[in-house]
Amino acid sequence: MNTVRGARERARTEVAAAIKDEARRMLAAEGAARLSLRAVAREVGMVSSALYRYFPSRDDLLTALIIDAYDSLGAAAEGADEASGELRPRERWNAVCAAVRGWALAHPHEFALVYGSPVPGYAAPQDTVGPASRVAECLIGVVRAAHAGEGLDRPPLPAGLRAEAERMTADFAEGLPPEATAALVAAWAQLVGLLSFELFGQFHRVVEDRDAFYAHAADRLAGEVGLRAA
Amino acid sequence: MNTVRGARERARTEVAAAIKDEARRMLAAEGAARLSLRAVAREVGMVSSALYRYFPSRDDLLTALIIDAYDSLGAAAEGADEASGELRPRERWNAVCAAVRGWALAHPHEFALVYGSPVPGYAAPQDTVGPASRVAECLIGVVRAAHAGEGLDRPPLPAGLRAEAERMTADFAEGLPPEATAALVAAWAQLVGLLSFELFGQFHRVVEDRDAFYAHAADRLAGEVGLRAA
DNA sequence: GTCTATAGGCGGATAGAC
DNA sequence: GTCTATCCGCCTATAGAC
Repeated sequence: MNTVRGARERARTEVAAAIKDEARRMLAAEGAARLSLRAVAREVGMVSSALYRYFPSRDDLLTALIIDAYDSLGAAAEGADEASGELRPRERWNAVCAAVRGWALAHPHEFALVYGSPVPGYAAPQDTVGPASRVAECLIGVVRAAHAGEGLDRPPLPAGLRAEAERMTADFAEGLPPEATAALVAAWAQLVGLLSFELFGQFHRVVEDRDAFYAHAADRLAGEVGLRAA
Repeated sequence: MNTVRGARERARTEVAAAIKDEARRMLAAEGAARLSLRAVAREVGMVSSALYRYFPSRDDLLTALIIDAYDSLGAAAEGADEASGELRPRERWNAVCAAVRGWALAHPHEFALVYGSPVPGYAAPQDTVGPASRVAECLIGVVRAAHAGEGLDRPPLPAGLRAEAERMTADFAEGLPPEATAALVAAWAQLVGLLSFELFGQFHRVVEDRDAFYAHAADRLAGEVGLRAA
C-alpha cells in the first residue's frame, strides 16, 4: 500500500513537474501576466480542465513557479557559498554575487517573474516568503561569518536610520551590527538593480563588458557592507 | 487655413491624450502585457476600430506611453536639478535622486513600464532612446559640474574595467574621469534597484522607514561616484 | 484523473458604409 | 474619423460522463 501510494504520488508530481516545465517555457514567450492554463495544457498534451486537478487556478500555478524560482536561485547562492567556504568573507561574498548573476543570466524569465514588475491582480501568498529569503539569508551568513572572524569595517549610519537598522537586525539578522544590516539590505537591492538593468535591456549600448562591470560593482558593495578588502 | 489645421490638430492631440490617459489607467489595472486597445476604446467611449486612426497598433500605443513616462521622469529630474542649482553637487545629486523617487512613488505603473520586466513580444523602437536618457543626462550634468568645480574624489577602477570606462566616457559622458562614468552608470542602476524593491513589494516587512533608507543609500552612491561630502 | 461540452466572456485587426 | 459587422482567435472555469 505504501508502494501504491508512493507510485501514485510519484506520477502526480511528475505530471505536475511537466506542467511547470511547460509553464516556464510559456513564461518566456508570453510573460507571467499572460500565462494561460489552456495554452500550457495544449502544449503538454492535456485538456485544459485536467490541469485543474494539479493546480486549482492560474494563480496557484504562478505561485508554484515563483516558489521554484526562489528556491532555484537560493540553491545556486547556497551552493556557491558552500563551495567557497574556505575563502575570506569578501571572496565568499563575491562568489555568491557571481552565482546570483549566473543564475539570473541562465533564467532571465524566472528572474523577471520574481524581481520584475508584479503581476497585476496576483498577490503572492505567504508560502513564497520563506523561499524568497534564501539568498538574503546566504548573504547574511557571509557577513555574520566576517563579523565573527576578521571583523567588519562598520559602514556609517546616520542618526535617522539607527532605530530602523536596529529593528531590521532584530527581525532577521540577529547578531550583526545594525550598520551592516542596513547596508546589506541596500546592497542586495542594488545588486538586483544591476541585474535588472542588464537583463531588461537598459545596458544595451551602454555597458559592454558586463562580467567585469558587475564583478566590480559587487565587490564595491561588499565594501559598503563592511567586508574587509581581500 | 492655419487656424483650421491648428484646430484639427488640436482636436487630434486632445483625443490622443484622452486615449493615453485611459491607457495609463489600464496599465495600473492590467499591466502593460495585457493592455488592450478594445478595453481602452470602450472606456473612452469610442469603438475599437476608431482608435486605429490614432495609434496604428497596440505596440504604438505602448511606445507612446513609454516615451511619455521617460519624459515625465526626465522632467521631474531636470526640474529638481534646476531648483537646486545653487547647492553643492552632492546636494544637487541628492535632490535629483529624491525627485526620481518622488516620481516613481507617484507613478508606480509607469515606473514598472519602463524599468520593470520587458513586455514580451514588444521591442522598443529607436524613438524611446532619447527620452530614456534624460535622467541619466541630468545626473551626468551634476557630476560634470562637480568635476569642473570643487573636483571629484575619483573612485577606484580595476585595470580590467579601464578600457570599458573610457569607451563609456567617450560615448556619452565626454569630459568626465572614466572612473566617475563607470561609477555613475552603476549608481543609476542601483538607485533604480532600490526603487524596484520598494515599489514591487520586496521591502514589505523588511524596510519600514523608506524615506530615510533611500535618502541614505542615494547619498552613499553620491560618494561612490566621487561627489565630495557636503 | 481525464475526457467532452458548454457558459460566458475576452482580444487584434480589417472592410466598407457614412 | 467614426461607425457596424465580421473574421478568427483566445481565455477561465465548471458540469457531468467515463
